[in-house]
Amino acid sequence: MPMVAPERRRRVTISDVAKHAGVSKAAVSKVIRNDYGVSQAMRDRVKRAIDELGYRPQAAARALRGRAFTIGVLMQHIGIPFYAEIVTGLVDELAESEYQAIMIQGGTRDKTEKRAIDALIDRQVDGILMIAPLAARTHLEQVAREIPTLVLGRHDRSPAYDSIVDDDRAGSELVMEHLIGLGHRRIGHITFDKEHGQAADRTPQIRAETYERVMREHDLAGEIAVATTSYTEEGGYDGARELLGRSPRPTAIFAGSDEAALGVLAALHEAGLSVPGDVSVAGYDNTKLAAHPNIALTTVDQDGVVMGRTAGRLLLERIEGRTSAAHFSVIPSLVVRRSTASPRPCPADTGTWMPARTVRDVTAADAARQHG
Amino acid sequence: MPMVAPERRRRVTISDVAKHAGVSKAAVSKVIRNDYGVSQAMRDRVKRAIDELGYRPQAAARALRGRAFTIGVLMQHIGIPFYAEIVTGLVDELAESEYQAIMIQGGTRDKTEKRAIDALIDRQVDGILMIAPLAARTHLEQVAREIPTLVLGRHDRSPAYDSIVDDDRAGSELVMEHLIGLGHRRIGHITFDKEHGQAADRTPQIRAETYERVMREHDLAGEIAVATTSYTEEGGYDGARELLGRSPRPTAIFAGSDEAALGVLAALHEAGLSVPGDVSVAGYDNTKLAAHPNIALTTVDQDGVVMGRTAGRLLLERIEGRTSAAHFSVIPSLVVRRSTASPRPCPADTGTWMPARTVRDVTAADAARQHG
DNA sequence: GGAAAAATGTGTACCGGTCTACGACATTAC
DNA sequence: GTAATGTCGTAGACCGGTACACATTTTTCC
Repeated sequence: MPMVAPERRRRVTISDVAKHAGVSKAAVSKVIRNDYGVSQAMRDRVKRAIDELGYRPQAAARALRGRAFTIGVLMQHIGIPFYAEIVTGLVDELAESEYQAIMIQGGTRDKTEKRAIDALIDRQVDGILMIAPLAARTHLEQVAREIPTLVLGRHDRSPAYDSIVDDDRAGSELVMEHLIGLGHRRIGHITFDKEHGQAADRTPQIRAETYERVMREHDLAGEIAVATTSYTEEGGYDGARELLGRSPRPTAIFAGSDEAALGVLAALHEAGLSVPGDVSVAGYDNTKLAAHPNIALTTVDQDGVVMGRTAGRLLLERIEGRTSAAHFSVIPSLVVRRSTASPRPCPADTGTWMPARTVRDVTAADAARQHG
Repeated sequence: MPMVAPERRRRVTISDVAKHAGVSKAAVSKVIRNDYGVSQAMRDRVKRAIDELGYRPQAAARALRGRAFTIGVLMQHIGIPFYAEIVTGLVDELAESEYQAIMIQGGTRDKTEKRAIDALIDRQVDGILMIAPLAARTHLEQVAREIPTLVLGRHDRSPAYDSIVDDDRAGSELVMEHLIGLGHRRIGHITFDKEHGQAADRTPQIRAETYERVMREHDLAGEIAVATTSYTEEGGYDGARELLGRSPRPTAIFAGSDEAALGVLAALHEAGLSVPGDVSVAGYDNTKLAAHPNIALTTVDQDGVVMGRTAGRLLLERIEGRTSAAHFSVIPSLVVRRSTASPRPCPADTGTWMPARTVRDVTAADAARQHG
């Protein structure tokens, strides 16, 4: 038998405001929604009443009739820094409007994601931003039929929903041209397939395809070495061990994601190999960790904030009634840090071999400055 | 003038189910809510109709009359790994129930946080979990009068709301005893005050007080050195530079948070000091970065998952009617990694001085193994 | 000056659920 | 046999907004 809860003050409703201002509910509603057909006098009067009573409309009630003024954001997990950037952009874009962004975790299984999507629909959100969802395209289209939907980070565009995607082809080219430009020839790549991860998407394939294409374009078909694990730290670790097992070992590794690159660094570290002295490492995504001086990972930056802003704008447009699908492809940029450098001609060249030096190995210039 | 949206299929409602099953709305509602007064036959019949039509109740409509089956989670920013852990625990706990967790970003300013809290209230959430909110205690109490509230990560408990907090006293003691046990005497600390950060909370004070107390208990009052900056990477960087400016410089730094510790590492790195060779570093929070081999930070682990689970349980209890306040204090544990070690007797001892070596400096044992 | 048009305010049905009150019927008590 | 009790199902008010239909007033235009 539940105890009696402490007196919860009843909320101020639209009727309270109407009574207090001496007008009808309908009039108050019009003022709130900036509808046509209210005199300035009425507007002032109602606004004053709203202020005096501290009235805020109840989203649930509004949702029942029309808009909930809510944008739902679906993501696998809230701890992913890149997703946080997207949300920052979205929130920024929505700040001007009356809309609010709410986030929901879909987890890494189809079932949990479906529950999360349903939860958003049941809560009558006005639009859904799905960040790298797992669901099959047909399911996404079905959702989009019910609610304005924007899918971010998937390459399978559809006329049923808007999409924003990183140009992974361009980004991967940037990495590869950078590495090859530095003089690398034996470049390994770490990718993943559906068995090992969650993607219902072609992102890893595109990155891997581009890797292979660029290798071939530079007559390096013979040096192609791909480890298929996953885009996680663990996957990177395993993949690196696989690639390092080859002889001769690669002088550079292009990991398909920063997370994987972290695993690569860990594996190299464990193997007593220096970065970039022995092996150069590049990632993809420019996560926050990649920027830390102790990591200093060369990587591809997708401007998550811009993506989030764009997503917000497109969703609001859809809510306003746009029916044609919009598809954005965002051009990424390369961020060069200390994890990549020219391969050293011969391991013995650098004088005394230092065991277990890491990412932050000094460059020649650094050393000169410090010793000088 | 908005274009006509494509035919959006009307949602299945409770009336549809009732009609399809040939019973009243009320009966369907009873079945859904497992209410008293339905025969088994009725239950089966309605359930079949629900399945056949694929009906799901609309949260907005339910919210208007009673429960929204939604728990709102307020956090400054979704990218913070520790918060992600908490959410994981919460979601886990709610998985069994009908409740759904939704996250909302409060940002780092009072005004934006207030807007976020209001947004949750307006959406009729049944309970709010506030993670390290900025708002004044009186404001939190006011919110708690309207909605079951749990505040996580703040030490100012109140009879109006439940709270869960890390035992920062115990955690700080763990760090200090560890450092002192290793032989450190000149231990610096980085803290922050309200001017520099966002906390309306005493966490930094408690950590700083404990630092000072333990120092005094070991007759190290003369060695106390505190830099007051902020719990951010930048704050850690600035604080470290301040502490390193002293002469003699500290042999260990206890940063009040992992984020700050990262800044400390960056500063040491820049100064060409090795970790832990020249300076040991400890953080607090055991973030994911801290565990990475290239960082390997000794830190204090608060079990975020357990905190989240507990939060979920307590909120559900509150929703069920509990009126007495519950306050949990979670005992943290120390995670020792490679960023702390005994101070070396004399800097000249280690042979050739290597500039710019980092966190991952080899320990004596490591070196022996690699050279041997 | 009078009709048409525009502006303004109100009444009220409705959204999709919940929940109380109540009626019909079956069962038990005396 | 009748009253009391219990079980099951339904009708309908209600939550707090929105928006359509309509009445009333004001303005515009010839």
